Amino acid sequence: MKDVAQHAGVSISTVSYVLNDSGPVAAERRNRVLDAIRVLEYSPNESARSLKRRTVSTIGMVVPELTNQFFAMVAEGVQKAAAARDVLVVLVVPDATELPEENQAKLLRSQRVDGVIYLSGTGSMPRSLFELARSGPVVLVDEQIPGMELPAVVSDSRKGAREIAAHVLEQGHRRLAVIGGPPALWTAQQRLAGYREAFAGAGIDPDSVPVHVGDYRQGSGSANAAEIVRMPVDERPTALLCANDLMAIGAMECFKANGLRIPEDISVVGFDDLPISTLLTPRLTSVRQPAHDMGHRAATVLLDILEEKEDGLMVGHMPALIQLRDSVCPPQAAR
Amino acid sequence: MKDVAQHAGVSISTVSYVLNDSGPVAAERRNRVLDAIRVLEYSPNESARSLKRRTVSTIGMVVPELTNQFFAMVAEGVQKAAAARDVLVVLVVPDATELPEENQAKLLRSQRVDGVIYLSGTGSMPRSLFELARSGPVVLVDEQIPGMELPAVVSDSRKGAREIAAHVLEQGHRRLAVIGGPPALWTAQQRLAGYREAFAGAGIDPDSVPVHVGDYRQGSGSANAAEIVRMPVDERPTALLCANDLMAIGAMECFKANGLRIPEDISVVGFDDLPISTLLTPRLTSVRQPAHDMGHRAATVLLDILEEKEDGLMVGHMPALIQLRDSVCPPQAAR
DNA sequence: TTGTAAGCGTTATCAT
DNA sequence: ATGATAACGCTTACAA
Repeated sequence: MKDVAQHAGVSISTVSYVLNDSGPVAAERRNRVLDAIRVLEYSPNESARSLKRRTVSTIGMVVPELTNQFFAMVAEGVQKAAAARDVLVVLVVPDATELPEENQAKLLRSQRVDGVIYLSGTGSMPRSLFELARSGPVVLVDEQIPGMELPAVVSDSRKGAREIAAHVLEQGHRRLAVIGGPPALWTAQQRLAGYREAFAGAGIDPDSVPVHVGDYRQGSGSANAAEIVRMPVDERPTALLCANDLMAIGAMECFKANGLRIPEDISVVGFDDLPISTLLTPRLTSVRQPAHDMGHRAATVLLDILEEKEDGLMVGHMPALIQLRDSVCPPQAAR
Repeated sequence: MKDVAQHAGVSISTVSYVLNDSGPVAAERRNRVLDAIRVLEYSPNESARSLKRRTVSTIGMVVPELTNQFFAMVAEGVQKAAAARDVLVVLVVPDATELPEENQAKLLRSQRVDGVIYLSGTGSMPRSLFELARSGPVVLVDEQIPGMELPAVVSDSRKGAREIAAHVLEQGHRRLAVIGGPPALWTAQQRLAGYREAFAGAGIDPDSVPVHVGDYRQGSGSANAAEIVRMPVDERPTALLCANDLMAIGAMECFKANGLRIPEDISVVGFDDLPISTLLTPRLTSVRQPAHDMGHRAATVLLDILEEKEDGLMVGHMPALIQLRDSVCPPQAAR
């Protein structure tokens, strides 16, 4: 920067002024500076800037795993929104096999990131989230923690769940089962609540529908489906509601492996509408969450909070849209 | 830090010494400092550190898109390796609709990252890469640029391609076609070369096999497959080699939509072995690249270069393993 | 409109 | 073994 000033024959602060146009500077001198910058290929040292400004123009994004396309889509949305505002996104994938994620809080405290986008996804206890939120702004995606009022961007899971369940019921199914997500997760609760509303609306006692508890992973879909396969045909549900696509995929695999036809023998629906769900045979009926937009929105909210444009106490709602495909059909007469 | 020094009754430099154990300090005073740190929940300001040290303990990772699971897996590997060495990973997803990615070079020059992991993936001209490499260390993943000797971590695509083609030929196929990747990409060239070696080895003139040019995306798989579908049955290939899974998936969709059975009417193989490939019907025969390990390795190489443990002029090779599944069978007699 | 100078929180050199 | 103190590269009063 000193070099630039020298090269342009101005003082160092003038350079700073043109860089941030934070001060008045004569057009002619401004150009001289701009030239010098170009010639010297000068680029400000961001560490020094950060030190002075006390902010790093960087946010953290914690996701349970990137190979889950839902998270990948959210991540892309976050990165897009951040990039548009010249903010960097650092990827944090908490190592399950590791100690407290109090690490992330330290990350925040050490000023390496100004704030955090948090996708709890598969698990993670509010405990550590509390630590995190104490150290700086946090916005949640597709999650809400009852006790603490954290800004969040969520989709209307409950409504989506209600609608997809209603769709299944409309096909005439009466013997159902659900594979739910981790009971501690808000989304899992919402989806279950949505299903139950639909059951009640169709005159079915919600408590009469068995709920298998899953963990949102494919393996738990298969495992729970295996139990269903073992049931006598005339007790076996004719339709299975899975709280996410991954579990639905696991369940479908298990059913196929055991000779059950989908949807003839058992209809299956998921939730999330992962891109891969349309590649399955049959294509999975699911509920689409606008993952990319949710990420985009969350980043925007976080950045607004950081710029104090927002007070940070709201939750953004986005639609969750049912996608009709061919993994559902009316129940067939027993064979 | 001043507070910590005060609280511990020592000088500020003593605190620094214990923080980095960069100087001698009496056991008893060290403990006093450690205590103070705990009590005050002190965490060093990394911007100040970076300013002084002239490095930021952060690397950039540019990937074309995260929704491609191959990239997602690499990314996870990178992040793991970096985290193990207390290094942050910033995610860069070049916006295709945007100007030059000279931006990334600026990122490096502005000292917001110490180095970059680069996955060219779908495209990107060496031109800009050159800019990048001029500004700091860059390591490539699953790519090599002939002109410039950049460190890289690649898998043995050529061998993998040769083997999967050989497998197809062993089934008795003689009328083949391939859908290749972007001709400018090294991986695309390698895979094609591998196929051709196998053809030659089986007594087939490599030049007699039609090569459709794709772009590694699903859409180009379908589009090229559509051409194949239009051919008269007795000229139509009985097996199709796709240079990656995404295109294979596109092709399969197209074939199915047009009533061709896989593999009876046409065998299909891919490359990458994405997790989803095992969910397709039929399950796709493919070549697995150790994506996670490649990412891990690449990050390790980059960090070693940054610590000057490596001279940065080598390429790491990893195996590419063929995964036999059911999208291939011997050619059927014409119907 | 422009320049001078005082920090920002660390690290590291040099006396002590 | 410990403590002043001068950078590191930038921003921003404040003075000119």
